[in-house]
Amino acid sequence: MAATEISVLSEQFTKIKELELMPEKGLKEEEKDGVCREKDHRSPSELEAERTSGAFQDSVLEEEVELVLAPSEESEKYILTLQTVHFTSEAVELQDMSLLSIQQQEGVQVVVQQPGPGLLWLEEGPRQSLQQCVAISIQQELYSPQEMEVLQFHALEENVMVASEDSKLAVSLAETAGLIKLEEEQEKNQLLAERTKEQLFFVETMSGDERSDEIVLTVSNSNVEEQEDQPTAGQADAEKAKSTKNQRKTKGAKGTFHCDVCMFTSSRMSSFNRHMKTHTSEKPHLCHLCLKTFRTVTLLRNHVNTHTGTRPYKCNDCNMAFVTSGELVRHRRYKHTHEKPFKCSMCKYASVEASKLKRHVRSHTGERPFQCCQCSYASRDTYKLKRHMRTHSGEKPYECHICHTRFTQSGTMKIHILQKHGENVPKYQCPHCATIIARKSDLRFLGLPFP
DNA sequence: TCTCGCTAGCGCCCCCTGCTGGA
DNA sequence: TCCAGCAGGGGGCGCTAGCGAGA
Repeated sequence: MAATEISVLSEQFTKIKELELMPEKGLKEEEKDGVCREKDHRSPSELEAERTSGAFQDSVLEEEVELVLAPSEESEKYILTLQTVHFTSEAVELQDMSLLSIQQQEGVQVVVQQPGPGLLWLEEGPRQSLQQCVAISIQQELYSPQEMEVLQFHALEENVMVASEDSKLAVSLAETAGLIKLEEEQEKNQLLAERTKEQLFFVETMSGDERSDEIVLTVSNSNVEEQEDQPTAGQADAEKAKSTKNQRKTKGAKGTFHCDVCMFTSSRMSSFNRHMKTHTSEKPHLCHLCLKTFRTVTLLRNHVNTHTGTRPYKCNDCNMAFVTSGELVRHRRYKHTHEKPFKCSMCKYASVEASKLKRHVRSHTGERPFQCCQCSYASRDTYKLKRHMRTHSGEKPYECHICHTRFTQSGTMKIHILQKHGENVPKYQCPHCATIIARKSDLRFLGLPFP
């Protein structure tokens, strides 16, 4: 469900048509080792450096935070006080669009009564030294995704225009009329007048799905750096790790670094230092689409790609594409090379994945590690247990689209559709009487042997 | 120092199948 | 006999974490 929400969020609230904003900005596609890769002009390190560099912050401050979204050769990076957030189901009620206060704790948290994705717009007011924010909560069921995109985009445009009158923030968006009225500026100030802490939000443009010509704005918060200055639980751990690093590591005679926390060894200091970070909760790289944090830029980039739908690794043998190279390799093994490196020692079974072999081996050993908390049933894998739990909850997630009968399993529903409604191509046919059946085992009902 | 490629692992969902029991 | 419930085995993909090696 969370993944679905994220998907909706990214699809409907964080994408802005690239052609409208950055027609000249595209992705270079490289082909190497039989793998197509799309690459941004800037490296992730450059992005990260730009995001966190003091020079960048200084320039923003000195130039009074100019927001420019129009296509421009200079506008490789757009600076915009925009942040997309998750709405949780508490407190402040929003009716379509309203103003709300922000609880600033490790990023931006917004609370609304009605769960669902929304768009929070944070405006940096240099003269007022306060934040102005506008939350847009559009009921998805009332609008199509396209309509919602237009709604939010127009609302954003109008908000930015209003804001720029007061705070000299210039935003140029598409020439379309706003559709949603804002609440009065006065109310906005009343709600947020007590907020005096200045914050900067950096927006990075990231290319979304190339087929849809979209970009995604990823917002960075200067508070990230501020937070680093203030010891948090994770920071404390990191500091502890740093302070105890010399105690934890021991260098062997052959220049090998040994981790005293685990069995890890490495001949390289850099690898060792990187490893030591795994013993802390330090995750300095924040995804501003879901507020999840990561240890490395690479992990963050991969994660953001899951929001944006960016899949740089394309299969040459089909039209599938993936976020990581590992996914592509695995896909190729499943679909094209049929390489199955993981072989069962007790039978001829072989698998593409180690986890599948592990699951398979349980059918030999009888191991059932996943115990139902409500009965004696135990499963060999997690999903089976989850499926089993439906027998306790009565959940029937699958609905026949014809008669609306609900089923606990998709397979049961498909058989129902075939047997009751005759849809889909029948799978089995009696070789003698040509009777159509849904399952091979149903042959026995015809008095015929089945394999 | 950073990034890429790779592996490992967990989770989710699906399909196909077989057995069972109630209508 | 029909049909839905339920479980077993397995395929395929989504995503994160960690590490070696090279730029």
